[in-house]
Amino acid sequence: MTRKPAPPAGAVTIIDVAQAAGVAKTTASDALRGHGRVSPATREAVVAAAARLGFSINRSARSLRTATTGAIGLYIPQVLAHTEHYMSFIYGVVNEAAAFDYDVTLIVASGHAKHGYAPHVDGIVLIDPVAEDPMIQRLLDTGLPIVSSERLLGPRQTTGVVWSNHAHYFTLLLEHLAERGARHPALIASTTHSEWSFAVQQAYADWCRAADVAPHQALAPFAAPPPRLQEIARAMVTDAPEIDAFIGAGDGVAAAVAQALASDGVRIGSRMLIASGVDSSATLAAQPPITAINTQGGEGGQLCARLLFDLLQGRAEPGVELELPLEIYYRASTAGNAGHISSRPGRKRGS
Amino acid sequence: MTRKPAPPAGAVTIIDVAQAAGVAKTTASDALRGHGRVSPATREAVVAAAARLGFSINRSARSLRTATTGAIGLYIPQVLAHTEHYMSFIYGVVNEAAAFDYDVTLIVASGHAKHGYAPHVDGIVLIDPVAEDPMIQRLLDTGLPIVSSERLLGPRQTTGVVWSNHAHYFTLLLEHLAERGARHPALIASTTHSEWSFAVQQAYADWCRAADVAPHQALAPFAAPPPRLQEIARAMVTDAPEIDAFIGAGDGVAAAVAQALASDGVRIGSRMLIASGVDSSATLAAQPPITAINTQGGEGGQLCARLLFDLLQGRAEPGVELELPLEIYYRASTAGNAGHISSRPGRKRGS
DNA sequence: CCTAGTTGCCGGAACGATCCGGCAAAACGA
DNA sequence: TCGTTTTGCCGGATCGTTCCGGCAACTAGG
Repeated sequence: MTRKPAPPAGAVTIIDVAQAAGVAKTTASDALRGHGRVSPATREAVVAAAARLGFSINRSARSLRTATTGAIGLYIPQVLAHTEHYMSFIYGVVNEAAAFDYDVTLIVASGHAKHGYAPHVDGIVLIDPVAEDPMIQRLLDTGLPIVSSERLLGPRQTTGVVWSNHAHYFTLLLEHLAERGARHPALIASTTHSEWSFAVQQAYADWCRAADVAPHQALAPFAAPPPRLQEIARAMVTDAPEIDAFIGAGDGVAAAVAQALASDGVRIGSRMLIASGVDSSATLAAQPPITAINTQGGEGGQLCARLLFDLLQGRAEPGVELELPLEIYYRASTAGNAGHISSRPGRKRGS
Repeated sequence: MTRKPAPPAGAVTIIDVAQAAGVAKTTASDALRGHGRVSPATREAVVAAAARLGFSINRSARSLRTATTGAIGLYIPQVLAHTEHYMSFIYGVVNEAAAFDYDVTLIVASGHAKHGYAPHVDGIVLIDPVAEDPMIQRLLDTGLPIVSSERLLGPRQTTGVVWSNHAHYFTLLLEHLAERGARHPALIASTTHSEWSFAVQQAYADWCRAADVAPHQALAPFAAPPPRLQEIARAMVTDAPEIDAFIGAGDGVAAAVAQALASDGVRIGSRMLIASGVDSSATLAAQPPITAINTQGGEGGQLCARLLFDLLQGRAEPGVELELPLEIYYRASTAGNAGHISSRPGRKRGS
């Protein structure tokens, strides 16, 4: 005992536990993690001793020996961060990881710019990955198992995918608008190169062609400031006065547009229908409340984490894809001329 | 070499580097971390060899030897999570940690319910801690260095504190409202037992007493759904028709209230002034845009992380407190009858 | 030239958990 | 009863890094 880097108060090791239980350290280890052959009586004694001494395992030592880290990484492009969907997603991931006794380490693009960067994790969850993002390329280069929420566009693939059929739900939304009297629905989509963004635009284009109406589409950056979005919407209705409905794809778009048009004297919900591709408190706060797709952030995060652990622990094969079903909340912003919809009616599930 | 848990392809150790550079492992270690006595020529050779071999350190081994983890924890009560302030805060923490080559591990209340819970980190950042939160008590019990954004109320203290003078900025906001013609400003505050919440209510009470006006205050849970907030606001104006201004303390409160009153025909910005204690995209999206305090989430997170590293590395003493200055964005929602304020004027800094 | 101090580098012992292989004792089969 | 297997437990090596102590070689002072 020449030196101790830090003589920590609560430094009870597995050897202490073993001694307290009157067994060897190997037996204590086996008993605690249920690995070797240990009699029930001995196991019980070890567990009791561990509890009594307040033993908590030294993860660094375990990591070193087992060549694992006990953590998974979570990468969130900064541009996406300011929306409720992603906050919920994060909670889904962290809660699920906690159930597996894993930590979650946040990975951001900044710093770590070195070429051979590899985060100190066993696997990674990606949120809505954009193929061009250099950080994502770097993460793929690590060779770690990676699960992404939405597919990664381009030649390279992630180990696992959790995806939703956004085209389907947008089509449902468009049909709903048509049913409520909208003849010329417009779309404000996002410029991001993600599967979600493309699926939305494709669904809109397909629907317009099938319905034989001229598309009115504008693009805005995902995190565009509300005034910019409002400017775009106003320009669109000036340019094409026949527009009688808006779908805002990204978070906050529909709410911002609704506010602008309402303050211009347009009657939202009758003369002009509004729907959002992403639900959030903004769609609920709007007057009237805005019909929206619930993108199930928390469930998505949980599912991604679960899939990653399945991959790490051999319960799933690389290449697996899971579908996450969504919901549409129909609200007064798409009531139409026909009738009235209460503030938050029973949900109608898509698919 | 009996077995390797995982025979990883890129497993280049510091011994490989040392051999490549023709020195002993000790010298290689010293050279890379600049610790011992190494001649410049040798250091250079080692660094070159490390780069050539693509050496990246095994953090588990380092952690084991040095009794550190290379990570800090970040605790965010789930109820707070759905606001932009906290997302920015997270980025601030993670970016700053990356600059110190530290990881950030998210800590959530779920799971880990065991008594002797201790996260695998060197220190912890708390966001707006609530004294009653049992998780916070548990974290305090770990004995790890803890920095909190806003003071922790109650007998126990954190190792370091980053705080803002919210009372000051709310007073400025109230004075601004008065200046613009408001005689009976109402406050919708938050029920959370945080320093921020109390400071806000205290500042309002003090100002009302000094100005000799009757206070009109309501409380709502921090994450109250917008319809509930709107209901509260409508009840307040029905009850006290003299109210001519609202301050919504929490994120989204002011925007929700503004929407409700506007749709009731109240002219926001002249007949009724609106201000928010927290800036977000919702205050910008509102028509008219809403005057708000910028709570500097990103800067707060960065400052907390920096202070934590200062404490960890002995550059700061326990008990230190840092003040984070805020800003007020004056917007059209508080233009008043007198004149007109453009959508986003030059900022006016408080104190 | 001799001693004391400095510089540059190295061997080896930790850190705490895991797990391979071994070895008694107990259980089993005939 | 005597081999053979199974059970229960253990010693010791190992993961990759850090850092203490030591040891030559060199420098400086007198």
